[in-house]
Amino acid sequence: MNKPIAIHWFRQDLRLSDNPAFYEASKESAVLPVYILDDVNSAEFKMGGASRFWLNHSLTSLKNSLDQNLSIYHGDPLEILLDLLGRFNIKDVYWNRCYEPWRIKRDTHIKEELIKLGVSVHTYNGSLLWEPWTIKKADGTPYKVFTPFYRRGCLQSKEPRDPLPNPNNTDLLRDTNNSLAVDDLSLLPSINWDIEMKPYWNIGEDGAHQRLEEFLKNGIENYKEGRNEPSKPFVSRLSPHLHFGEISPNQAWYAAMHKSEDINVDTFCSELGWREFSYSQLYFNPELPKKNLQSKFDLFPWDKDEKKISAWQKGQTGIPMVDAGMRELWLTGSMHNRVRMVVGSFLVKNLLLHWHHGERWFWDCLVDADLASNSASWQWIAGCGADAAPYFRIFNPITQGQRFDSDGDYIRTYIPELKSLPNKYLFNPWEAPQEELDKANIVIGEDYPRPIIDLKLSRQNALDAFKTLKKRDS
DNA sequence: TTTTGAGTTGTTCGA
DNA sequence: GTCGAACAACTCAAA
Repeated sequence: MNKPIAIHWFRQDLRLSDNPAFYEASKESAVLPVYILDDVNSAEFKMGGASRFWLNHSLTSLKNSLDQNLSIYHGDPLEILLDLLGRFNIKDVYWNRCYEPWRIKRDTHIKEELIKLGVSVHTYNGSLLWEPWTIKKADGTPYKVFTPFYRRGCLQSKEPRDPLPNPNNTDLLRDTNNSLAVDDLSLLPSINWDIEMKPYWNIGEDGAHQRLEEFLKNGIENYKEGRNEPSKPFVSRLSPHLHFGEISPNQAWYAAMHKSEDINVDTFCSELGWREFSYSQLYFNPELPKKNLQSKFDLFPWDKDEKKISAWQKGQTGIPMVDAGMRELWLTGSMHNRVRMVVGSFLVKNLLLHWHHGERWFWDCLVDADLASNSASWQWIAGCGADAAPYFRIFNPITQGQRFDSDGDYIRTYIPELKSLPNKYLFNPWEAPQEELDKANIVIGEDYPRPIIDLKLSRQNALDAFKTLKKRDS
């Protein structure tokens, strides 16, 4: 056997810059970069369709950055790593830590097994500003409210790591025998819906940095207010890049901080703080994706109407603001944050369907599907999570549209059949006078659905149901 | 231990 | 049209 080799196991850190584990591994004489698609241990949190599409392109990009020196596998990571140990003279294995419960369990086991075999395992923080176990209250328990978590917990503890440069003089190796090609992972869908999704994104490390640059140039100056308007370019759209680790939160954090110091930058950084808060919730509550954080919600009388679920998923509820959001999701793999709240509130509080239906659909459709953020956010909107919206906070999709999409651009983009309708009726077409519908060439119930539910009535039903809940609990 | 102030994102109603 | 109160209490965090 030849000289010692270090493995860098790429996971949710598909980048070269500010990659602590890869940076350290590269100080060794030679590095074997590895990616393993693990559908074995992920169980019910197997990566969804939109995420796989993203991963396909992100891996391709990473592999190019590594001059094709990325060895790719599909299967159980422990078996694959053990096989590599048998074929290469490996003394060290490096990775950046992941925080989903199933990954913590898996990685802990792998680390133990590798150490038994005399391999040194080196792990780093590559994807969070503050790791969950470092942010706790004075009494040692985790925070349950965002503001103190962020202000006291995060901002008053150690500053996040300054971003690291790319490693230089890297001597890279490849497994020429057993490595798969990216295509062999079959990550792209058999029906080619991804072709329509692709133009919305610039996937990979370079694309992530271009997105950040563009946001810092044209978005962040208006972030605090503008981020609420779904047709405007004032959100960062960094979430999928962050999820796959094409860019680190540290890079985004410091790039924003260095640009200026104002309320918009503070607001953006606190959104990164929400990402941290979600990870904290998941870390300290491993059941977060399944179990109501507030158990009194276990008794809630959810509806189970499959037709309603399906109408919501397809963007056929007859409520334009909701349908526009659901169609944006289906078409682009993402949805503006403001609209996520609107469709979430509608699912849970108007349709009275369990938040799991929303969580599962988002998991499959979002390119930024992230176990921590997705679970925590659904619990938040449903009212059963930490620091959650009070039950009477029920979004009115008409009002939300009028406030945040006042020119109707967002709705017209995703619901073209309504595009000739004047703004006055764009958010509530079923209330438009016949004359206006005729002029816009729309027949409600044919060209666009009649609302599947009465907003006023369903709101009242939800309020009543939540009141029952309170009584039962006390 | 007790107390106090506060808690991402809303809507409706009535003055 | 604007504005404050009601919606309901509860839990959290820290002094």
